[in-house]
Amino acid sequence: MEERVLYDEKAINHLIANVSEDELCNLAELFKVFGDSTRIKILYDLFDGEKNVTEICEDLEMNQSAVSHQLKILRTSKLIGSRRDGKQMIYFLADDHVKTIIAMGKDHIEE
Amino acid sequence: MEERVLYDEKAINHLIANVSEDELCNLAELFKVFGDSTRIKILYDLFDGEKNVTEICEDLEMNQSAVSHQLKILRTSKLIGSRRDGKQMIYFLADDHVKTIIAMGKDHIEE
DNA sequence: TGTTCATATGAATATATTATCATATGTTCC
DNA sequence: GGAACATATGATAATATATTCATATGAACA
Repeated sequence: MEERVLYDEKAINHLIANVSEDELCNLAELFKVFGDSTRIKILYDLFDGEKNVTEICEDLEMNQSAVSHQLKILRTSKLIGSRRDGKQMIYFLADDHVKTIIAMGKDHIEE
Repeated sequence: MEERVLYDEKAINHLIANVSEDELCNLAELFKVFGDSTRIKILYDLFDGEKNVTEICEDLEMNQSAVSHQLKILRTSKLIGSRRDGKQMIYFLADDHVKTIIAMGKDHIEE
């Protein structure tokens, strides 16, 4: 009773055709962002919906400075977006790729 | 005329439901492996099909030791497999997740 | 068995990265 | 304007990581 992610093989192959060396380096930079437990926990935390910095700190049980530093990296990579709400900054997932990429990773690990 | 990867949202959501802290750390470890330009280039090189170490070194224009060190990390993460053929070791992609994960990354970057 | 080719590995160095601490910035409200 | 709260940021120190060099292992074959 296995659940499998379905994907369009043709679209996948089209996407990964002729990737330049530069693009591969950019890809590595992107995956590097996913490759830190604090950042992945932040992303996963935001799967619930948008949150402010204090909430994220509480969820992760980490200090505010460490979280803010990582939020900046996530923002720079456009994996999350932010908006101000009074004194607070609200963070949210930028798009569905984040979920998909993490799901693919989980799928790989589960084997 | 945009080409989009299709994926099954329900399957994705099922996969990412209730991921434990430990599993998130394992995911970070996995993505860390993708997060290095040498390793990503090796993986992409293997999209062509299986290759021996010397071929990979030539393709990447990198010295053998550096490549072997990274091959070991890729092997340990089960992203590639290997078999011996006489004096040579042949490396190949372990499964389709690698292509899918890289395609998702590319899809994200392209926006 | 000794030589050559192919690959792996250990140690060392150089570089990158993360968390922490201290402090700065920005917002609200009195 | 000043205090209090929320967040960001710079510098530092500790740790992790990648490449290189030297060398070891392993297979083939004379």
